[in-house]
Amino acid sequence: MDLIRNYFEKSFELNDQEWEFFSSKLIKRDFPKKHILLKPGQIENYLSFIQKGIVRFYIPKENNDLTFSFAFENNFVSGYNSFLTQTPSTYYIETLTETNLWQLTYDDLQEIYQKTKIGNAIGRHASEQLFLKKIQRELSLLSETPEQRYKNLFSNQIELIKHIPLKYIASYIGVTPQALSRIRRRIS
Amino acid sequence: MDLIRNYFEKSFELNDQEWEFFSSKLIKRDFPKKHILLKPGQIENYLSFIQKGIVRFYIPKENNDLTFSFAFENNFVSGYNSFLTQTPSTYYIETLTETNLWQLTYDDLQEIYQKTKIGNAIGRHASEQLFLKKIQRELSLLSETPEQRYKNLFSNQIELIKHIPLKYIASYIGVTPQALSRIRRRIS
DNA sequence: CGCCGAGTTGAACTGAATCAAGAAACGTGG
DNA sequence: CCACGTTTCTTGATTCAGTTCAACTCGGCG
Repeated sequence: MDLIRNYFEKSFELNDQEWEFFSSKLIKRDFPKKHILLKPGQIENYLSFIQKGIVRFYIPKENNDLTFSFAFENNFVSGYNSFLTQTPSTYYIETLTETNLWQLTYDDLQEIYQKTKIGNAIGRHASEQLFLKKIQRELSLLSETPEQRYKNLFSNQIELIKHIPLKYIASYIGVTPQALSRIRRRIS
Repeated sequence: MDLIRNYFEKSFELNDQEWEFFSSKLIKRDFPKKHILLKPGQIENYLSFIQKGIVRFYIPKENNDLTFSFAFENNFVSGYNSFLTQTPSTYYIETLTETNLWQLTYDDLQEIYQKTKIGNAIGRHASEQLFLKKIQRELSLLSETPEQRYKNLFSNQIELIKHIPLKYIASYIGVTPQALSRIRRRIS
């Protein structure tokens, strides 16, 4: 659980009292491989910190579904738009490996917002970070080649990427599995 | 200025008092065509509502610069990440036509957050909307062809698109100007 | 009037999509 | 723990959309 505190303390001053209150709301839950955390139509009730594991975000499609994002260890995962607006999700979130989460419910988060000073700062920070990530992603999709995107993903997440089936990575990068197989061959 | 109130009232209940306070902070400013609103390195000081006009967001590149976004009438425009974090922007914002803006400074917005109930709701709402737009954009770049993206842009903004030089649209869609010229020919 | 940037068009090239088949890895039930 | 069937990955051949380089047209502006 110190992981989470460390994570926050990169961005905030967090005193023991605030941390006590915050962490008292966190519930640890473990999920097996291929477990669906969120389905289209469901309303996301959790903001979760990934202690261990990998999850993917996807939208089902006829042939191959569209994997548009991953989340790794030491990061937050949530159907964030559904969570924020408390409206039905439009996509799936699924574990790819055994996954250990620390979960915070929507109601508990609202309470944290109201009862602590740091709450709102944390919430705003989370939104900002997500937004920044999406801008990065937009620029990557517009200006980089699939090969460059693969290399970047690879150099950022060397170990973790090994556990992700190639076809999901291909989709995330924006090419077919065949194309990624060839990219892989020519850069190795 | 009623435009702005209407815009908000699609999402919120806004009483006269709140509106008075909010609108007292808005300053109208007019800009000519090709005016640079924000440069890399500058810190964005404004959140602006576009009464009339079109602006583009871009990053300069060797040959052709990378136009990654537009904003149209009746919408907000801002170097939003720079604005939120009060750190230097990484991109340009430029007017493409004569543009009339209602501007709100960072400090005034902070005051609105503190002094009105509705302030935080508006701020959160803005973040959420931006985030949702970026997810849409991500899915569009991953799953649609340039031709489909062009058609969508075209059907959403028929009139406005006429005023945007083809080469900027091409960049936004993710192809060269030559390719967009051919796409245009084959669908008309 | 002449220049310059923007758009169009052509030709050759390239990287990815598609279709198809085979190899490897994985999971499940006996 | 092996055997089988399914899924995932690889490889090949073909097709296609977009890139690149280049030349030409058009319209606006000094």
